[in-house]
Amino acid sequence: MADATSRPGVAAHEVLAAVLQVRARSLRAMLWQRAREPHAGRWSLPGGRLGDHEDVEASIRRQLAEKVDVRQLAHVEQLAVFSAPDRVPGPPRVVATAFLGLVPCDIDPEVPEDTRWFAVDDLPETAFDHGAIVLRARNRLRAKLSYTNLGFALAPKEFTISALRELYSAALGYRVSATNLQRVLSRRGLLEATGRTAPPGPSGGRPAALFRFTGHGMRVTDPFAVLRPPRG
Amino acid sequence: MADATSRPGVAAHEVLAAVLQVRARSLRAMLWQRAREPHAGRWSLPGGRLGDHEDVEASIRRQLAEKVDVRQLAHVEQLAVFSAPDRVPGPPRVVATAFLGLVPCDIDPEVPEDTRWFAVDDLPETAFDHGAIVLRARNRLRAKLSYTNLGFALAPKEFTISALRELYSAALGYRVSATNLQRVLSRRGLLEATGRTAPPGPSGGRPAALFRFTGHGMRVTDPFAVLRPPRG
DNA sequence: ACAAAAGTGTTCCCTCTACACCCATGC
DNA sequence: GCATGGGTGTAGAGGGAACACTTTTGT
Repeated sequence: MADATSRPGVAAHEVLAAVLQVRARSLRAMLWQRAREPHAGRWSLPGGRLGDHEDVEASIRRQLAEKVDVRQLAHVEQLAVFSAPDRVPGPPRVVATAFLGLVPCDIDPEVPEDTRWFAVDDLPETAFDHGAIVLRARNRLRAKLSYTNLGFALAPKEFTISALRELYSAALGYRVSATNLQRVLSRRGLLEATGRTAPPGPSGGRPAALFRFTGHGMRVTDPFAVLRPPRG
Repeated sequence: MADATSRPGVAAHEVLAAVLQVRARSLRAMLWQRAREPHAGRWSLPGGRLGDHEDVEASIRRQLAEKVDVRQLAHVEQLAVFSAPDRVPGPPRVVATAFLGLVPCDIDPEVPEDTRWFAVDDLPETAFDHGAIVLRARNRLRAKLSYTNLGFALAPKEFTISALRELYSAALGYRVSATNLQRVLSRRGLLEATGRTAPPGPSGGRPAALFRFTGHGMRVTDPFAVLRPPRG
């Protein structure tokens, strides 16, 4: 056991990403199936070892580029460090920095043969602690949909309000009212009408107006519910 | 450069904590002065190398025990990973998991000779990226004071509303109204009257009632401002 | 009586929800 | 005309901010 990593304070460092996307009315995560032991056959998150000359965010973006075109990643943010000593059989011991990644619902990335999308609420048997990481990612997304403009990262460039409603409902896990969704996002200045409309379906109905998000970086739109600073 | 840590994906891992406390109407962070190069003389965060048989949270609690009695730490939570390749001169390369730690304002921990408290808004020259970590900690605290019960971690066991007001004002950086603070926290069921009162000051005034927080783990009290699930 | 500090009552405002109603299209 | 889906108007509830007012003490 004279492995270099057995020296105190030294560990292998990996980066992992729970990449989420809404498809077919459900929130899905990208997983690939391990070919080798340990945990052969189980499904795991994309990622890999941290490179010597990159920070963790650059690393996860680089490694995801092998699975998904980086331009398709609308948002990436750190989730947490997972560091239980036995989370991965060693040596070396492996510490992971986990990320949340979001992909708009209108793009269908070409993924490798061993990679598939699974509904977050119906995950297969996952490797190591990857199932817990996906749940953390889901919870973070749900929270931020409410007080930031993060919806832009799940939506296509242009969309109807009902399409956006489907999106939010799938991500949040409960029915969202189209009426109030439009009003809340409009009041916050996040939505912008394109002026164009989408054709109605075969059974008729008024054609839906197309909207887009006004900005594409994450912004906090509802900074504090209470204890606001005094006006003046 | 045949250092073991130069192998791809292997790095030294340290844990650091921005330990915050309100003292004398300002939010302060605990720093110690480096004796050795690099950055000798600069002020840095407590922490150290991750041990082989502990996760990052156990590690930071263990290492803080050398500076502060662990029982005095009312709250500890992960902030983020700091991993710029050159954040600390190497080799070995050092990746840090940063924490936020909170100490109630009524205890005055015995700290080592090289350790002092500094106002967060007036930090001395800090080592490495530790200044940025303290700012992240301050921002996290400010956000969570608004939508969680995290005030309990800054407050003494029992307190008057005006004392609590001072606390929140110092932590948030702006004047908070005692009237509304009491109402908000009471409505959320976070405050509990002890039935006892504090004696008035030398210039008179009505004696203040003493309160305590009803719980001591962090709870989210204002989960989402908008897009709530439908009732029913 | 007066000043000082604590606590309460009241009003206003803003935001989100719910639901009824109107609009534009296909058949 | 009528069904279908899109969009708006409006009333209601809730929570927080602001501020006046009352309560309780010391001098």
